This record gives sequence, structure tokens and C-alpha cells, in this order.
Amino acid sequence: MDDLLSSLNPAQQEAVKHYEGPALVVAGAGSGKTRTVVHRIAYLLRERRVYPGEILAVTFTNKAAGEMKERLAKMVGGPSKDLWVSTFHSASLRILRVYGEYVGLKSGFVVYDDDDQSALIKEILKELELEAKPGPFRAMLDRIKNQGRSLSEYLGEAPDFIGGVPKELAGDIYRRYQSGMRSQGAVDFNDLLLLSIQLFEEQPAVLAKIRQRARFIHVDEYQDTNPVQYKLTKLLAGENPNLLVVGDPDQSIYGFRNADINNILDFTKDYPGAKVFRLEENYRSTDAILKVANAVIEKNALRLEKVLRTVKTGGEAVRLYRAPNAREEAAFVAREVVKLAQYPETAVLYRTNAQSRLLEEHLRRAGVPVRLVGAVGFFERREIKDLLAYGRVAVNPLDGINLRRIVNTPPRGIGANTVAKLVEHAQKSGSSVLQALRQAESVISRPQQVQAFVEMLDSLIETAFESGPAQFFEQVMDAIGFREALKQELDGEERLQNIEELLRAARDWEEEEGGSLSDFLDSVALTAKAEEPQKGEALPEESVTLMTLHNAKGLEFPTVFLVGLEENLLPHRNSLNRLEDLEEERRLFYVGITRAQERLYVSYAEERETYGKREYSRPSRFLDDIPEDLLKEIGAFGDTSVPVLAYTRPEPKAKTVLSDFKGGERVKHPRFGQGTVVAALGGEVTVMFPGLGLKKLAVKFAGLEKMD
DNA sequence: ATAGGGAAATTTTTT
DNA sequence: ATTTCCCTAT
Repeated sequence: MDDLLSSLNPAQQEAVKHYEGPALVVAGAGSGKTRTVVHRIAYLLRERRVYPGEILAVTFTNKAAGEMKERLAKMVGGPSKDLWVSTFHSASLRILRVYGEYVGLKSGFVVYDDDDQSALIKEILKELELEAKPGPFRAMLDRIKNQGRSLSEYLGEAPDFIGGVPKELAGDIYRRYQSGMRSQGAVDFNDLLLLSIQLFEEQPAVLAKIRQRARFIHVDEYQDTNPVQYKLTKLLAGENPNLLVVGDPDQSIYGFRNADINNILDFTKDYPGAKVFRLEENYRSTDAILKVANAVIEKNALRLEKVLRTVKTGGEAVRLYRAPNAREEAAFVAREVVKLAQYPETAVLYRTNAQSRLLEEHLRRAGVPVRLVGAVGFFERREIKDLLAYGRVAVNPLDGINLRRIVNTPPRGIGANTVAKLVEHAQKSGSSVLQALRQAESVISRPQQVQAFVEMLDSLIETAFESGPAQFFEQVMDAIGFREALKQELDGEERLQNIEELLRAARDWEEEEGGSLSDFLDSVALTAKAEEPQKGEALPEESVTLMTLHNAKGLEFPTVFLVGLEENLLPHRNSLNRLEDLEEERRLFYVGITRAQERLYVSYAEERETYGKREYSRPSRFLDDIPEDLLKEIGAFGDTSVPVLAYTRPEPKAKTVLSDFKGGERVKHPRFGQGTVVAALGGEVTVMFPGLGLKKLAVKFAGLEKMD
């Protein structure tokens, strides 16, 4: 019991000892956040005699959930098996697999990914004979569902045209999408959460049951929750919320996915009596790097005050390289990386995926093995999706989207015309596509191929019932002669390897998790961005890591390169207009800085090609936020004379508060009413008034009053 | 059924 | 520049 606390600092200890009631743990970068949560759970078990079956911990990624489970298993042993550690989405899916029928779900429902979603929208557009792209409508769907709003609410505020069609028609698309999803027994990611909420609201008995299973709730990365996740949390937490959330508003970087930073900023108002713990001791980075990070993030208004203190002292100044163009920038990175010769300890981070190409090229040319994270996900490859589609249909024959995907893959003489006729027949008779296929005889003139396909499908459906995913996919491979078909193709060899990889994954999964094909598909659906299985020579443990800033959150590296620090790139051009967006860009920069343990490089290119057009850029405004004495420009061939910061007592910097107001504060204006301070700069504050938008006000004249 | 041309579209994206 | 999609021609 003592070891639970003795390895922690005082702030962490306080958080760990928290028992009942709501609590907010503001955990700065590298402050031992996961560690604190893990210890807290262990403490509940050991000291408070809470049952493991009463504890829920929610994370955003499967990776984070997996890590937490692992650490808990190490710490508490066997009882960790009964803990519920999961992502929002898997937790919801698990609940809906049991209680889904209460909210109208059919038992074999499948989870649609982005591709499936687009496919359905495309189909609807065709039905309505519209010549529009699915993109804007998917965005509309996301916005409505991420915010948990109703269609009419959304349409009320929407512009008159969406994706080039009148908004009333767009609303029609939305309705058709929803009913299409339901009739083929499909849900999308958002539905998982929304339907869980609906279930809880309509079935108090179910909610009560789940609440027993979640008497103590932990939510990680709370700054990234969207309104729906917020609501789900609130519902689960109930009247007497034993809810502990952990997060860092300064690392909120998913606003574009409707994450709402106010969820964490307002936590103490939302949950009166909430205790607040601040973890400000940083174990990751040198003093120099932390000073830079603090100086940068201080410029944001929308935050909770927090100053990271260093544990490591000293450190080297940030190295800045100014490149004449993006090519030279990449060449510079490659040279430095080779010189440092610590590949696995090095990461190169960028704002957009498009930047990775040049970097990868130059690094490889310099003989550096590269690990590219998150480019094209394994499960997004066409051949993989094809094979998975067979599984989805076998599990849920109502799934018309996936059925159409496989009906002529590989080609078996069921062409577009045939399919169109059959689909039309299905729609007219109000039956599923599969049923139409079964009735092919009466619909088309040459039904042999279709009949053969249906026969094969029936046998696959049988296999799906009887055996696990590995055997199922093997049978599919045989039945459709996929190996032979792929060998004909140009890059068939590589794709075949991917398939072998999937088969292996299925076998591994059966061994480790075990379960039906349906369970396997669930886990695939919720782990779409799984670690890329290695391909080719380089092992990850010998490679330099390349990824976007978003992907870097939660990771750390001794050496970090932040490239492309240019206006219009970081901050990104689409984020320049709104202050909130600009602050999110700054947080992205902050996240990048705080990934570095020892050494940080920043660079920008004065010229780069964007979409094939040459562009000239100014250096990023964020570079101005780095204190001069902590930034050292180096030349084309590096520079060894980087000043080293002498030991300094880590004294919290005085905040430059020129007005009396702080970001996040609630205020009242005589004319505009209540609002939230977004920014305070000098004698000027920017306040967000609900319904009115942002207003810039002079403190002197505005007559603002603070509210509690 | 499929190759090949041409137009359009390119921020980030935990699930 | 490059990728992706859609149409047309074969």
C-alpha cells in the first residue's frame, strides 16, 4: 500500500487519494498522468475496498486503453481482469450488443466506417439524381451527430445551400441516410454513442445496471470530449458522480472534430464541489524546452492556468534552421539525423501529411530507415476492405453497401447493369439487396452467375456461424480464388502479403481474445488505425519516426524536429480567421514542443510547393513566442555552438495580465448579457456571447462584470 | 469489363 | 504534384 504512494509526488498523491465525488486532474504534458490514474485505481481497490467490477476507465484510443490495462495488470494482478477499461466507442458498442434491441437495433448490426458512410451517401445522391459530392454531406452528418443535435436544429442555423443543394434537400439526404443505415442493420461511430444515450434515457433499468458497473468513472484526455461524450459521461456519472477526469486544456487539438475545450474548462461549474488537482511537475523535458513551451502556451487565453515545472535542469536552446525551400529543409533534417545517429530516439513532426513525402525521400536517400505513422491505415487498404466486406455480409446479410462491394469482386461477370437492375428491384419491392439476388431469375435474363454467387454466400454464412474469423477468411480466399485473382494484378504480390497479414491477425486474435467472426469485425471496426504491420526491411526500433503533430500526442522522444513552421502551415491557413482556431494551432505547436526530452529543432522553408504551385511564406508567428535567449539559429551544416542553459531555479513566470480578465471566465455585459472571455490582450478582451458570437471590447468602457 | 484520359480535390482525423 | 474519381472508348 505504501508503494502506491511513495513513488509519487505530492500532487499526484493527493489525486490518487481522492475518493468519492467529482475531481478534475489538470495534468500537464509529461506530468505522469496515466501513472496517476493507474495508481488511483489501484488505491481504490486496495485501500477503499472498491470492487474491480465497479470501476470504469474511458480513454480515446485503443492504444491508450491497452496500455492502461497492461499497467493495471502489473500493478494489481488478477483483479484487473474485472476492471472495465475501454474507449467511449467500444464501451458503447459492448452495451449495444446486449441492449441494442431496446433502441431498434437488429442483433447482427455492423459498424460502418467512413468509407461505408460515403458509399451510402453516394447511393442516396444517385437515388435523388443529384450531381453532388458526398463530402459536404458527410461533414453535415458529422456535425449534427458529433454535437448530438437534431436535424431541424441544425438546419435552422445552416446556410441555405449545403454541398450545392438547398438545405431542405440536404435534410432529406440526412433522413434517408439514417433510415438506410437502420434498414441495413448498420450504425456509424457516432450512432454508437448517441444510441447509448438514447438507451439510457429510455430505459432507466438498463442505466441503473450499467451505473453499478461504473460506480467509479475515469475519463482520460477529457479536453478532447465532444458534446456527446460529455453527455454520455454525465449520464453514467449520475446524481452522485464519482467521476475523475484527467486532461490538459493546453493539449486540446481536436476541435475540428467537435471536441469542446469548454468541457474541461467548465468542469468545476458543471460538477459543483469538484476537487481540482494540478500536476505541474514535468518529468520529460529539459528546463530549456519547458521554458519555451510555457512561453508559447502562455499566449493563449482559453486555458486553465498552469505552469510546468522542470525536474531535469539545464538543457540546450532550441535550434532554428531557416531553409530557402522545403527541399533544403528536408535535406537539413536528414543531415542532422544522420549526424546524431540516434534514429529510434528521433521524431520528425509536421502539420500536414503532405509534408511527409519530401522528408521521407531525403531521409531514405541518406540511408535512414523511416517509420511513417498513420499514413494509410492497414485496414483501409482495398484488398483488406474487400475481404472484410465478405465477413460483414456473412454476419449481416442486410448490409447492402458491403454486399455491393463484393458482388463483383473479384470480377465474376455481374456487371454494373445487372447490379443496378437488382438494386432497383430490391427498392421497389422493399426487400434487401440479398433477397433481390435470390430472386435474380425473375429480374434478369442471365441469372447463372448471380445464383452461383448467392450459393457461395450461403455457404459462407454457414461458416460464419460455425467457425472463427481465421477459418472464415480462409474459406473466402478459396471460394473466390482471390490468390489467383491478385496474382494477375500489377501490385498483386504486395496486396497478397497484406492479405496474409490479415489472416495472421485473425489467427492471433482468435488465440488472444477469442470469439466469433462478428466479434472480430467489431474489434477491427473500432481499431481502424491499428499499428501498421511492418513492411520491408526497417524495424521500427531502428527507424526515425515521422508523423503529424496530432499523431504525436502522448509520445515522447529525446530529439524532436518540428518542421514547416510557416504562416499558413502552422498556423494552418484555414485556422487564421477565428481566434479559437488559432489558439488550437498554438496548442498543436505546444504539443510538438513538449514531445521533446532533450533536443528540439524547429525549421521553416521560405519557399515550398503546395499543390504544385510555388508559394513563399513568412516564418510562423509562433516562433516569435520563443524567448530569444532560448532560440539559436544555426546554419546549413548545423552548429555546435548552441548555448546551454545554466541551471536556473524553475521559477514560475509572472503572467502578463494587463486586464483583469482571464480566458474562460464568465462575464456579464450590460447589453450583450452573459458570455465567456476568450482572450484578454492589453486593455482589450474578446468575449464569446452565445448567439451573438465574438465581440472585442475595451475593458475600460465595456462595463463588464465578473460572474462566478 | 476495363483501360485511359481528364477534371477536381487536396488540414488535422483518437473512434 | 499527385491522387482520386468519373466518364468514355474500346
